[in-house]
Amino acid sequence: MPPKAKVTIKDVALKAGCGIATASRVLNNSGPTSAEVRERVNRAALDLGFSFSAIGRALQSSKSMTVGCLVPSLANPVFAEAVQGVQNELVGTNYQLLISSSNYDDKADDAAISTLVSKEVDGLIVTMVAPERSPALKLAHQRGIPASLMFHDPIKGFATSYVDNFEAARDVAQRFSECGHRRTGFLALRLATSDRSRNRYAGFHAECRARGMPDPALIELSETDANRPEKLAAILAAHPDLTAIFASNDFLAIAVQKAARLLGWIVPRDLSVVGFDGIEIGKLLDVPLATIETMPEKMGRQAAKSLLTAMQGGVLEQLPPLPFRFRAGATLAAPRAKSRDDGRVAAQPPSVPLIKTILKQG
Amino acid sequence: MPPKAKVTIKDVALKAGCGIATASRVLNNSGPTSAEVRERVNRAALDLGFSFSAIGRALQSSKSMTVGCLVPSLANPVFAEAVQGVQNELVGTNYQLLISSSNYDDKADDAAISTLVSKEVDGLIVTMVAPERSPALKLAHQRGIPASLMFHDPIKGFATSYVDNFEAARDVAQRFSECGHRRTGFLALRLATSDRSRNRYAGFHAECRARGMPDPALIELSETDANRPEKLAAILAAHPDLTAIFASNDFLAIAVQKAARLLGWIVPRDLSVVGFDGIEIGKLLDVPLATIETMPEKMGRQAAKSLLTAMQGGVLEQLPPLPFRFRAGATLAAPRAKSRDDGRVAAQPPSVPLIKTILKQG
DNA sequence: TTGTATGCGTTATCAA
DNA sequence: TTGATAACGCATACAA
Repeated sequence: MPPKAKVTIKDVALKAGCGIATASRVLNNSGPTSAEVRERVNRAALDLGFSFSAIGRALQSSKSMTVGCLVPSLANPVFAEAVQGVQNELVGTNYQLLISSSNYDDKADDAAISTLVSKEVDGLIVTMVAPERSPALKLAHQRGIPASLMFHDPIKGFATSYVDNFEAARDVAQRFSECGHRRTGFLALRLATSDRSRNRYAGFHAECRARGMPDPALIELSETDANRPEKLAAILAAHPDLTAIFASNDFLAIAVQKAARLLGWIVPRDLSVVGFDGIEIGKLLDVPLATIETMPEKMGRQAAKSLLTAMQGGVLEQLPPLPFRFRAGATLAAPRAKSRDDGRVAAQPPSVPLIKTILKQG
Repeated sequence: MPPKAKVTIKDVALKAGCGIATASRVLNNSGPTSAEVRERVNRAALDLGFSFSAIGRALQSSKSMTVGCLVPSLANPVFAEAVQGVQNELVGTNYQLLISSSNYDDKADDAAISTLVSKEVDGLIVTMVAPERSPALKLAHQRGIPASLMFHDPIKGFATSYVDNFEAARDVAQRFSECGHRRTGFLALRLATSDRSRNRYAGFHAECRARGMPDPALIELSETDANRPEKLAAILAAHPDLTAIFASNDFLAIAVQKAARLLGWIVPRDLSVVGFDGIEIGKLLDVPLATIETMPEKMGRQAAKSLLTAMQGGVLEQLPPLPFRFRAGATLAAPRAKSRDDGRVAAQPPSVPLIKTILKQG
């Protein structure tokens, strides 16, 4: 015989032969109870396989014990790790994670926040296209729902867990400069929907200027082209003067290496590349990737930690940004002394069909 | 002046000067309402910034409009993508995703399911260490909560979205055999907590036998060693007879390439490697990775799709496994004709300190 | 067409 | 020490 679909505290009280208030007191260890009724209630609960309904509780206590989390996409390992960090920090508390993703869509962001709010989350942890322009987020804030941001630069009213993208990018420019690079490029994916990329570009640009280098070439890649090394190769070929590329994430940086190979260029001899994020695989590559190491998991943890204190009535305080670290790699070296045109192609000439493809696409 | 922390339908009714039932009818388009009261209610709702409380609704309708999802870890991109697939399929429905992860822990798995059930999720999508041995999952099933599994082989009572790991692994063995490999190894991470790895090993082992090859060497790597190429190199060095390695995921396969490089071995000349999963980066490598391509996102989508029909009263039906596909790559080739001892090391002799390190650790 | 009253599962108040 | 009852926000049966 299958157990009842729903067994409530009422059933327990009935079976134990007591009032529901008593049953509640026993099961919650709240308030005085006699040993004998305790025995009966516990055994009834066990027999019936009772467990509290979080919904009933939420309604009565007006605490859902739920944290809402919004990220652009879990397909991006950086966000996935951050969410895992949040989750790791939430383990042991009684909070559950309600997740949403927007696929980098502004409207979807706002709708997602609204939904989370209507689910009465006790707190929010979000990364969105434009948190400062989200009516739903503002509403949540007015409603007194504590929120902490991930990956964004600090905004008043919210605590933010982030890495200083501007500074990190300046660091890269500095490394390039110290190696003797002058003409550089910045490669990114979704400049319009990622303040992270924009900040990296800004920092990179600023430091290039500060060092008297020419402004970096800004190269924005479409989502689909990111998976087409030939396309990227064509783009690189169109920028023959660049000696170093700063890619806004490690995946792009690896794609640049591939594209360079297609062109017969050797990294770092013919082109230096530095990535961002510091994914583990970068270390395992034939030519280990130079990159900025960040700590997405810690970022999630920190966001969750601040939020937890805020939800317990504490104040949401802004912590300093998480550290980043330049990871040295074999993809960064001094540019060739002479003009790049001579000798480079000779190293490993690209096949004729490839060149045709490039010309057709470029 | 900040808006009320909570504005309920009662507030709306009051402001609109009508009963709450009427307000409910207007806001839900359920039941007859006069144009005039509709106007008043809508305007009141707008003014007050009213939105329904999902909790009140859930309590009344006994539908939480929430799907519980449990995976071992979001730090594994395969699971993260699958969850994103679930999410993608849920967009447009009114279901929200309640997420949990267990970090590959049996007990945590069970606890997580219990929590999700007490949150009264309307359905479950899970990947766990041992679904067939989870009391909480069984209880959920008895309670009539539809559940669909991801990544596991089918279990009675649940619909499963999966790829046939056994068959895929047989495919790899076949490729090895056709290339002329005989002594092979299977490299995996968490054999005890991953039926996926176990199934891959089983299929690989079975096909090796069927083809008269020696049984593959089973190499299990600890979590930490996976990030230590020197350690892996030492292990490989201890298996000098192997000519091909089947790694249970692409990350490990790439680590094998790194380890081989440390030993001065050239892939695929001295060692062939095939991975599993088919991550995008594999294509971009200097030596593109041969691997089994799978579709985690589709897996999540399929799991969500079945669950949705089940939650709408349909029956949870078992679909055939998702397809896999062998992706050719430059890491697989015929083994060297002669005994591997001669010539191999000469190609690129490992440094003396490295050899010392290996001997120390090995 | 509208409003009142009830119940969903829980906790808290208060009287017994 | 116990139990009846109100309240949480909502939808609905039913009465008006």
